[in-house]
Amino acid sequence: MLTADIPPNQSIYIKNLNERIKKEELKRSLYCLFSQFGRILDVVALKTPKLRGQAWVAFSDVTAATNAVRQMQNFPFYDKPMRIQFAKEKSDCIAREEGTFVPKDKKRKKEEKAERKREETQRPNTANGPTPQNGAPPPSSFKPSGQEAMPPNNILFIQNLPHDTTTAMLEFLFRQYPGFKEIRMVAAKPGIAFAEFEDDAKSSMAMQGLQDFKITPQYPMLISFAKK
DNA sequence: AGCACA
Repeated sequence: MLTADIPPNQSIYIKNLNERIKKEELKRSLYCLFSQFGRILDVVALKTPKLRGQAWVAFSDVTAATNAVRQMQNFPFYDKPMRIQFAKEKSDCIAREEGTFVPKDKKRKKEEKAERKREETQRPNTANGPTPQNGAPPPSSFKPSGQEAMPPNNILFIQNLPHDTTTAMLEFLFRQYPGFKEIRMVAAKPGIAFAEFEDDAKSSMAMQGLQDFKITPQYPMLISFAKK
């Protein structure tokens, strides 16, 4: 494989995507599927002849990107295994964050010294503290909780449910997705539930479809893969 | 297969 010789990057490059999926849906699904690894700054997908079937997901840190590359490698997505690598270049949205963004002049990206003077005032901001984002609206209050880096699983872990949520309500929501098997709730732990599917691919489709679904306005459900 | 920021 020659996919390993690209240095780590905050952004990942995904290819072998199903080209029949419309751009907006694709971006939405990628956003949902990959938010489990960390905060996503941007998802880029183009349908031009040269760029269809590919996408970029920009994370707020390289650890998230690294987990995504490893754990979602070959993951069946819309019936095709995703091929994931680190992106070769820094995403524009990240360059903008760092204040090093230079508008694309066809193929002129060799000069970064032109931005030298700006670095003094902009502070490149390494790994430190929550960087407030004004761009894509992240799922309300994203709770890291050590859950975001779970590898794919046929069982979903659902959090942030209203405490009076019933098994029947969740069955109603989740059984519209193919491969649904059952909902399990724990009486002693209100606000969480498990949804079991036939396999990882099926559970991931349900996760994408129902991520942030609000049973009541104050409670967007937070779905991740369950711990093994 | 294909690495951009419509």
